[in-house]
Amino acid sequence: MAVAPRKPKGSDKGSGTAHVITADLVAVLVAVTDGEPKIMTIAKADALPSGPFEFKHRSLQTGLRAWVEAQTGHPLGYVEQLYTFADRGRTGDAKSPHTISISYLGLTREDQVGAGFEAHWSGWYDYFPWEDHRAGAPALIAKWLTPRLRAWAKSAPLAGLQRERWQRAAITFGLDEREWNEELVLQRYELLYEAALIPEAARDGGAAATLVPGRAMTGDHRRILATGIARLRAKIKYRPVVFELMPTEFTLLQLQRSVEALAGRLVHKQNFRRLMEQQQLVEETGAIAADTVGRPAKLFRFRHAVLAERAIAGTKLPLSRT
Amino acid sequence: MAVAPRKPKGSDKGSGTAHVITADLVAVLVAVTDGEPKIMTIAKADALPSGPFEFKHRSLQTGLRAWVEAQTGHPLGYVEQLYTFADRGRTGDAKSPHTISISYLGLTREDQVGAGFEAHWSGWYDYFPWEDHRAGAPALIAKWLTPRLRAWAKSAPLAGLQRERWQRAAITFGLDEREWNEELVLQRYELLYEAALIPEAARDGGAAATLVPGRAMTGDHRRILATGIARLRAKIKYRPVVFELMPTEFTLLQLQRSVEALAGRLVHKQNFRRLMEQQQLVEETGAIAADTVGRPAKLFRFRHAVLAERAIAGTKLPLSRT
DNA sequence: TGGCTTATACTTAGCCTGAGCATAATCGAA
DNA sequence: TTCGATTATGCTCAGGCTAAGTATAAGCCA
Repeated sequence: MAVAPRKPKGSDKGSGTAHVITADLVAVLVAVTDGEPKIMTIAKADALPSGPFEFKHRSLQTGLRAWVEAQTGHPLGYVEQLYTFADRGRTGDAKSPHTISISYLGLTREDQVGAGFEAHWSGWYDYFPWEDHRAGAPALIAKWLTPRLRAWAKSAPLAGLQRERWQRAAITFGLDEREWNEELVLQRYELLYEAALIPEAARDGGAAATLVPGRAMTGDHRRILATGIARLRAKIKYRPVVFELMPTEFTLLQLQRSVEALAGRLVHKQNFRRLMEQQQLVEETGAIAADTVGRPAKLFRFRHAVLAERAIAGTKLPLSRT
Repeated sequence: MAVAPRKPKGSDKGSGTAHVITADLVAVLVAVTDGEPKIMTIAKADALPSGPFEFKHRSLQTGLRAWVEAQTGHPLGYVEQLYTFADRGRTGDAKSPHTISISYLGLTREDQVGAGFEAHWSGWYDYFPWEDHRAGAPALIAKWLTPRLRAWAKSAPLAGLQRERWQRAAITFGLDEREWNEELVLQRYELLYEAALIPEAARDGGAAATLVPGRAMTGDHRRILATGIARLRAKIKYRPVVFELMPTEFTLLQLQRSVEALAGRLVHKQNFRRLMEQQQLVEETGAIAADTVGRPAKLFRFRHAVLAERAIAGTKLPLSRT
């Protein structure tokens, strides 16, 4: 069965029809204000900005920018592609069976949403209350999630599967003395979906979901949001992207608070400053922050030069230099 | 201008038509044999396995698996999504202006390609000869690329732009005393495209490209391959994915050679072993490799348990444990 | 002035990493 | 049989980075 290079020439079992589909562009647009991570939402905070990829759009990003600006009045700055989703049965209403969602992560500063737009900045922990560990592990994990996850694990038919399920839960949620890993946002969401502990699972025809703290969204938007948060939490560790979320001038504490807001956990203050300085990511502006509580802090700005100077790449292999 | 949550209800400037498109699924299927990285190709090594996403496919991955098996007879093992491309003018022939390509990276072991399939395993450095630095920087970089990149930089209209271009070239290709960064595969490819040094640029209507060492591919397949190589080079550093490419039992040197093949650079032998052992990624099988040249080596196997034990995530921030 | 808050400097121990030295096995040719 | 080539494997050492903690400075306000 020799097959033509790219397109099946009407041959093959694939029907000769064009197999056309529609593509939705979805944006996870993030900002941090006063140490709280926010995402841009529409439809009464039930959905992410999104719209179909249309003929007039020159590229996917162009289309995305157009939709976000049309729906929120907010221009899009830094943008990167997240993931392309297409599973049927994960979109809530039985829409066109072949719509794929191409999602993007965008970073900006929070601006007031212009009048006439149905858009809001919503705190991202409203949708993922179990993800905020800045004040320690949230109580709802021990009180609410753990027993239900244990029940879910126990409900598996085989002992092996039971153990497997519990291990997965323990790893993703940091149970049984394990460490919390803030990057596993998507895995946690997917686990809750599988365990039918969130409304999306019930909606998609699974068992009835117990009502869980944390707001749901239209379609698979909360899954996309989880993907975005996970990506951002991973990325702040090896790329200077936080600065996209900061005003031009900021104190080191403000910067730290932003990182903590995204990571969902606290950072060692002194070491954080040392890191910023020795990596030369920031430089003093010479000015001093006013209206502060304690000792006034120096103001810093991002050293854009680093982007040109370095082509940073983490190495975890003993690569030889010779 | 209030906008409806997800779909513009026929309102808005977007036309009321359905904006249907077609989606191609493209696979970068990698194997390593005898220390050489290979990719599965079809069409006389000119294209990657690919085919349209069809109604009958339950998900994108399902569709991809179906196409790869149909075209190459090779089953797909480990798979992860790479990127979704849609730029017009980058696909060679002016195909349907709205085809998007959803690309995946797959890892397997090289099997003989079944008879009757137009599929081959091709060395990936045939397509990217400048990427193999295992025997030092390839001569073609100094002799061939550097002068042309310098010329390209010089050809910019403004002095500032000239400097910018050269800096980009120097960073991506490790010129001017800079270190070679093996992860910048895509950036290098895109730079060569922009500088019109590869056939794809000429084909897409740019200036006539000087013939460059390195084989081109159909459409934007070489770009997709570059994306795959880059992803894999990054990933082997923080996830134990190399093992997907290894036979069940292997010596540490074989493992090292595979890593080097992918990374395109050499690794410090003793440190590599130390890393493998202290991370407990492998365990001895008890057997000893036969038919070797020097002192016989112990055989190892991958410790699958690590996948369950750890939820590894690199940390480059001073996250507090308290 | 003392207490509160935040900023900033410095120290220390442990771990990881790059790099190199030394020794062990095995084979084949001199 | 010995030497040389080749690969395997063990070990050391210095430098750098990291987590964590101590100490001090500089404001505000009661």
